[in-house]
This record gives sequence, structure tokens and C-alpha cells, in this order.
Amino acid sequence: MGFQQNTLKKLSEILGISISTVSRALKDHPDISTKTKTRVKELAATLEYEPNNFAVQLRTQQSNVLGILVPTIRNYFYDFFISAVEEEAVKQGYSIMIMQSLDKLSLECSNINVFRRNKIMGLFVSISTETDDMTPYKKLQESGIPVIFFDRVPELGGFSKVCLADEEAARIAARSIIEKGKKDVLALFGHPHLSITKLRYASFKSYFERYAPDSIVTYFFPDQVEASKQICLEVFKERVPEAVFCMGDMILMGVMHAVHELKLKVPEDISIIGISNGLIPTLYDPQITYVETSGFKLGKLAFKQMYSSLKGFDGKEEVILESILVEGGSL
Amino acid sequence: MGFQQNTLKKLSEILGISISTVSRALKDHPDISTKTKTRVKELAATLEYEPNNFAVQLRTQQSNVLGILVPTIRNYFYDFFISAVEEEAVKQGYSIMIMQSLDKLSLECSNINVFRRNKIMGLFVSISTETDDMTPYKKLQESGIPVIFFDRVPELGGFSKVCLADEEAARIAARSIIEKGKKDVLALFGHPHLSITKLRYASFKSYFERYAPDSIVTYFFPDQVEASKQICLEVFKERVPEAVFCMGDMILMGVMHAVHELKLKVPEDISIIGISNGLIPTLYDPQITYVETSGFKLGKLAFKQMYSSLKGFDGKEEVILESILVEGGSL
DNA sequence: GTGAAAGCGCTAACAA
DNA sequence: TTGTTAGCGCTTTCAC
Repeated sequence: MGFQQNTLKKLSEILGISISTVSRALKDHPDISTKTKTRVKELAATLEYEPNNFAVQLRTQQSNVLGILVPTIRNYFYDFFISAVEEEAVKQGYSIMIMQSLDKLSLECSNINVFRRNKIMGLFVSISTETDDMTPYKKLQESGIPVIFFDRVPELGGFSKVCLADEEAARIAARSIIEKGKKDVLALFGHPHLSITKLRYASFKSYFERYAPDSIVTYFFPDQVEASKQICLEVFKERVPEAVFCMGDMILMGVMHAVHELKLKVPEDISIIGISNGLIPTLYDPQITYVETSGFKLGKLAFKQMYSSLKGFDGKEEVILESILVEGGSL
Repeated sequence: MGFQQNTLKKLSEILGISISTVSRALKDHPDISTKTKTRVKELAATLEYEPNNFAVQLRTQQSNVLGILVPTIRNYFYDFFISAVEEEAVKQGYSIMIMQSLDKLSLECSNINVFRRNKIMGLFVSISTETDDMTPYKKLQESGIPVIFFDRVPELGGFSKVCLADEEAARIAARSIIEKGKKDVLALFGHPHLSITKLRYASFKSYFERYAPDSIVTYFFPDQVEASKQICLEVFKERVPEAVFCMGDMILMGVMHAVHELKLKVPEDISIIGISNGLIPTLYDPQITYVETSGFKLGKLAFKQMYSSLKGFDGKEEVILESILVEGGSL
């Protein structure tokens, strides 16, 4: 402790000029003479002067910090999203503040307050499974803080959303299964409360009903690794389906645990297809065929949205990111 | 925009009392009468008064933000570490600011400056592969900002470090291999510049030299998934070793890609053992035997260290976290 | 028990 | 081209 930072005042005293001149010299104000500028800058450099952000912020009421609120960062999808946002943000001189809701409403709210108090300039958020009241976000927006929802977005309008092509992804998966002639299908989705689940489920189901009405599709909503495994063990006891569809990595991991435990061969005994960011499916042998939903690309897209909001563009847009099928050997 | 926050001044005007009384009432100062306190708090609540952090910070020169600097958050180990730190930090009223160095020195330095400017109260850092100059961290410490190094720590003394029992972990792995009677071993480590690599390597090697001098151990330092895979493909062409040791998850993933590609059976054709946080090894069939190094536990430990530093305890300590062997079926 | 006033470090309008 | 001044919103000492 006991370390005192250099201030404009100190510099000005040493140089025998006024504080404001120093301030202006440091920001290359056109009024200031080149000579003064040089003198000031040199001293600032040797003294390692660093502006006091608190003071700057108090003056300008701006923080240059962007917030990211996710259910958890322990997830390859969010990891990539965050990486992408950070990469862009740093380029533009913003810092990133990350908080986790752990899917708890109380944490989500308190985090929003932390963000408020830290005067973030914008927020990226993937809502928790418990979220049903959007007023905190509404308020944020009304305070002039752009909020970009991604991945798990609210169903209401009036918000900027950056989404995966969830319906398309589910459709691609459904089509792939049908094309392979698989008719007995176990389809596993995440928490039924989430829009992402609803979208994927509705789209998957209606595709099957339309193009393969004679298929037998069984639906479950496990949401966790262990739950997925248990459902599989249970279901497979009766009858091993021809194919399993996994809405996400967690589910895929659970399914594969069951598959391994029962010594089932993929794809001979059972076909697997998922929707994933791309890491987990490649760890298995054969690699799992999946519809790619890139957190990285989504992050880039989200930042672009944020940036234009920050720069005054105010359209509440919904942007959708395409999905592609990545062929492994599991289908 | 155009949203004006409530201030103490505003409250004081409405209530017809002074700013300082309002301020004190809000923080339960003993001087203030219960009646006034109630009045003030009620108004504050209805007006949703929130203190302006910038002003508070400018006054107190305290931010209540802790920084975390990691090479990347896209890593299960750091994920867990961050989660643990955040969990504890939130409890104590701190916020967390996370930055990535992406193993680049330039980014590491600029991130440190961002932290400085944001007046973090403490920093957790796992240094990048490029780091060789510790002065920025020294300076931070001298400014009274505690710096806790974790995982990848500097070799010099004079710093607080929270480490995994790297040597022990490597020793456990070596012992397990020897106990299984494997004599032809491929040992893969990470970037040779890192202390974590050096420790694990030295310990692994010396254990083998001491207890199984007749073993043939081949060492490589791939550091990335793809590099690990390539090394295996190359080495296995000559001769498939009895066992492979993987210093981390990335390496394990590369090795398993090669194993899958060559259709080798684990553990019949080849044994595998790793050091890991615990997720990745469980995805394979059979699950990979690994020495556990918990990022979560390390995070808890690191926060404890940080907290005592924050509270004035100033010993530069090195704390080491134990390792345990988790048996899969790969050895 | 409450108020007045100074000041944290900076920016920017206004003077000179 | 440079200096003076008035705050930003808050905490805190000192006075009443």
C-alpha cells in the first residue's frame, strides 16, 4: 500500500504550467504548442503517469466496460462466444466484465446490479432458465445501455437478439436422420423453459411429422449429463432406437456415457447426431456427426450489433446465424 | 440515453435535509436518528437510488473489482478456477474482471494496464508462455495490489503462488505406469518454457530413472492438440509404445485422435494416463485414468490467499494443492 | 443529531 | 496558446 499515483496536478507543478494545459497536451489538443506537448508527454512517460479512471469516469460518466452475463462460462459454447467478443472489444478499446448467473434468478439480478454500478456501456446476455421477468433488462435499455441477447433469448419483441438458426439446425438434423432411413428415434432436448429448446423441439418435431410421419420419435428433456445418461439406460432397456438426436453437448455426453456402458457400437448398433459448437463431438470414435452452431461466429456477430448500438444505431434487430452439418461417422 | 440517475443531492433536496445526513443515513451511521434513517431509506427505495460507483471510487480509491488474467478461458481448468473464484468473490462483495492473454506478451501487458486503470484491488494470474519479465507484476504489488499466481507461476521467489502439486501429480502418474509393468513409454508434455512443464517433466523423468531405469521413455513437448496427434502418428509408425503419458487435456485429445485413427484398442494395444481437471478423460471409452488437478479447488484456495492479502496479511506464500489418482480403464 | 465545506482527479467552458 | 474555474457525486472532518 502507500503508493501514490501521479496526477495531472503533480505533473503541472513540476512543469510549472496549469493542470488544464497538461490535460490538453496529453490528449493532443490542437490549441497546445508542440513544444509544450513534448515536454508534458516526456514527463508523463518518465513518471509513468496513468490517468485515474475513476475521475475520468466520474466526469464523463462512461466506463468503456462491456458486460457479458451467461449462465456459466464452463461451457464450450459460451467460452467461444466470450473469446470472440473480447477479441473485438479489445480492438475497440473496451474491456469486458463477465458474470455468471448459474441459472439462478437471484444471481442474475444481483449481477445486473453489479453491472449497473460499474456503469457498463453495454451488455451481452444469455438469460437463465429461471428468467421470466424482463423488466431489469428493459430498464437497462431505458437507461441507454444497449442489451444484446444471444443464444438463450427472450421470446418477447423489443430486444436486440443474436441467435443461432435453431430451427434450421434442428431441421438439418431431422433431415439427416430421415435421409439415412432411421425411423426409430430418441430425441433429447434441454430445459423446456428455454426458447432455444422450444424452437429446436418444435422445428424437429414438425419436420418429422411432415416428412416422416411413420417414424417413431420419443422425446425427452433431460438438460444434464447424468439425466441424459439415465434416460438412455432406461429407454435402451426396452429397445435400442436406430438413432439418437442430442440437442446439445451436455446431452451428447450423457448419451455417450450410456452408449459406452452398454457397449453399443456407433453407428452399427445406434446412430448419433447432435447440435454442437464442435469440440465435444470430435472427441469420440467415430466422431459424432453434428450441426454446427459456432459460439465464436455468434460472438463476432453480437459484437457488431453492440458496436452499432453503441454508435447510436438503435434498431432492435434479430440476427440469425446459419448452421451447417459437419459429418462425423456416427450416423 | 438521457437517463439521469438519482443522487444524494436529489434525495436531500426532496427530504429537505443535507446531503451528508442522507449519506450517513444510508450507511446506518450511529449518529443518525432512526426516524431520519427510515425516511431516507424509504425514499431511496422508491426512487431506486443507486450510489454512483465512480464517485465512490474516486473518493475511496477502491473498486471492489478483482482481476483474473489467464492465457485463455477456453480451457476446462481455467473455467473451473474462474468459477470458484467468482463464487467466493461474490460472497464477499467483489466483482470479477476476466481478461485473456492468449499467451501473447503484448496482450498480457496491455491487459495489466487495463486492470490498473480499472483499479482492481487484486489480481489472479496464470502467466503466458511468453512471459519472462516479471516487473509489471512486481509494480502491481508495489502499488499495494496483491497478485496471486496460480497454475502457471513464475519461478522467482517473492510472489504469492497457488500451485497444483505438479511434481506429485507427475510422480503418481509415473508410479502408476511402472506398477502396471509398462516399460516402453511415450511421455508428452506441454510448452517447455512453462514452470508447470518443467516441474512435471523433471519429476516424471527422475521418478522413472530412479525406479525403472531399464524403461525406455521417449519425451516430446507438443503443447497443442494437433501437434500431439502428429507426434503419435509419427512415433506409432515405428513402434506402438506400451503406455502414453499426457501432461494435459489438449495433449490427451491429440493422442486419442491418433489412437482412434489407427484403430488402437485401449488399454489392450496401448495404455493411456493423463493429468486433467476431470472432464475430458471421462468422455472416452474406456474412461482415461488420470491424476486429478482440480481447478475448482485451486480457485477456492487462491481466493483464500487473495482475501487474506486484501485484509492486510502480507506473507508471500506458496500453497500447494494435493493430487489424487482417478482410475479409469485405460491403464 | 445534523449541516457546511473540502476535496478525490479529471474535463471543458470561459477568460485572458 | 495557456490559465481559471466550476463542477461530476460522494465521503468525511469539523463545527454547531
